[in-house]
Amino acid sequence: MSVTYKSQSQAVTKKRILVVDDHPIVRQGLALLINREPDLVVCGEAEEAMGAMHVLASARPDVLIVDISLNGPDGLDLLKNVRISHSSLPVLILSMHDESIYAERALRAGANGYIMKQEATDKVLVAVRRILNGEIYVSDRIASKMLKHYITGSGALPNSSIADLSDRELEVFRLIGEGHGTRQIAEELHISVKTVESYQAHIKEKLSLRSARELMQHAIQWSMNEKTA
Amino acid sequence: MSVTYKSQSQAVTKKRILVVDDHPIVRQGLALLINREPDLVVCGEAEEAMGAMHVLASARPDVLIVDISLNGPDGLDLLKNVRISHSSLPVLILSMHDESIYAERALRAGANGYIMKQEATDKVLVAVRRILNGEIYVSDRIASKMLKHYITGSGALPNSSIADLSDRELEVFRLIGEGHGTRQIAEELHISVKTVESYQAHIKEKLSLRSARELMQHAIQWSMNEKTA
DNA sequence: CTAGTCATCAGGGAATCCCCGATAGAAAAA
DNA sequence: TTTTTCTATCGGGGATTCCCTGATGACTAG
Repeated sequence: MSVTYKSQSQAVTKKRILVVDDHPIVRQGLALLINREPDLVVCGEAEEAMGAMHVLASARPDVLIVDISLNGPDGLDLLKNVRISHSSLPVLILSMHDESIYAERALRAGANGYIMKQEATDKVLVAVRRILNGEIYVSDRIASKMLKHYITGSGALPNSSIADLSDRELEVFRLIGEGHGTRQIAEELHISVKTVESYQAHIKEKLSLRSARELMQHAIQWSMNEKTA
Repeated sequence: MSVTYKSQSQAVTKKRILVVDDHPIVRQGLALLINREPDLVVCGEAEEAMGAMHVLASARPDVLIVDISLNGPDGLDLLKNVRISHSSLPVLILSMHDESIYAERALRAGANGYIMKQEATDKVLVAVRRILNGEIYVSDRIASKMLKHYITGSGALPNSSIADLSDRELEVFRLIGEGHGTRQIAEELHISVKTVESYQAHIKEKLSLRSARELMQHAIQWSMNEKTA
C-alpha cells in the first residue's frame, strides 16, 4: 500500500532483507525467490551469527530471516543479540523442525515469525510481508496448535512454563530429564508408581504436552540447558 | 565432451535432473541454480521417496539429487530402491550433516556422490557434472576425513559408536530422536511394529544402552547436536 | 467456609518394553 | 565354495508404562 514506483525499473521503497543461513543453497533459493519480488530485495547474507551481526551494521535491513540451527551460536542466540541493539527489527526464524518446541522458544525469544523449510516458498513471502506489517507470522498448523494451548490455558500470556509446576512435579520433571523411569522415580521418592504417573499427567497438562515422549523431550532439553546456563 | 549445440538457444543434449528434497526452498534454490546452466535442466521434483519413484518413471532423468533426510523412507532407502530398477543412474546425495558416517553409507549404498548443503552452490554443479561423467564426487573435507578414518580407525577401535549401526538402525535412531514413537515409525517406514522393536533392541546392544529411556535420551541429544563429527 | 491446588493413590485397557525366538538373503570369512 | 556373520523382517508373551477417569485428605486463599 505504501510502495510507490518512480520508474518501471526500481521501487522507491524496496524492503531490504538480510538472510542468515549456513546452507548456501538455501540462501541462494531465498535470494532468488525474494529478489524477483518488486517490493523486496536481499541486501546481505551471512552464514553464522557473528558474520550476521557484522553485516547487520552495514546492510541496514528492514527484515532478518534467520535459520535456527546455525553453527556456533544458533539462530536464537543471534536473535537475542540482535534484540539488544535493534529492539524492533522484524525477525523471521526459519527452521527444519516442525516441532512446536522451537516455535514457542523462538517467539518467546522475541521473534516476529516462525516458518519451516517444509513450507511452500510463497509462504516465506507472506511471512516476510506480514512481519513487515508489524504482525506475527506462524504457520497455520503451529498457530492452531498454539491457539488451542492458549484457549485451554488462561487468557493471558502463555506461561506454559516450568515455573507453574509444583515442587513435586518439578522434581519428577527433573528426574525424567535425567533419564529415570517411572518405577525408578517412584522408588527414589518413596511413593507409589501411580502417584508418579499422576504427576506426569499434571506436568503434561501444565506444559501442554501430548505424550510421554514429548514430556521426555522437553525434560531432557531442559536438563541440558540448565547445566550450561 | 559429448555436449553439442545446434543453435545458440538450446542444447541438443541437456542433461535432465530430478531433485528430491522435502524443503521447497531448497528445491527452488537448486532448480534456479541448475536451470540457468546451458547444459542442465531440472526435469522434475519430489518431496519424498514414494513420490520420487513415481516421478522417476515419467521424467526420465539423467541424474538424481536426493536429500538424505526425507520424511518416511529416507534418502538411502530411496537410493536402494532406485538401484533395483536403475542400476547405473547417477545419484548425488545431499545432506546437511557433515558427518562422514552418512557419506560412507551413501557411497556404500551405491551413491555416486555426496555433498553437503554447507557447500557453495557451484560445488553442486561440479558434483553433478562429475557424476554424469561416471566419476564419484565427494567434497574435499569429507574425503580427507574418510581417509583419516581408514588409516587411523581402520580395524579395531571398540567404538560403541553410532557408526556401528546399520542403515535401518540409524534411521530408527534418528526418528526416535525426533520424538517419533514405535508405532509411528513402523507406519512411516511401512514395516511391522515388531521390526521396529527389533531395531531398537539392536541399537541398544550396539550402543550399550540399558533401557528404551536411555535410547531415547541419546537419540534426542544426538539429533539436537546434529553437527558434531 | 467454599474453592482451588497439592500430594497421594487405584482400576483398567491400550501401548510399549524386553525377553525369547524365527526365516531369508546378503556380505564376509574360512 | 561352504560357513558364518550381519541385516532386515516378523511373532509370542509377560512385565511395564501410558493414559484416562476417578478418589481422598490436607493445606491455602478468598
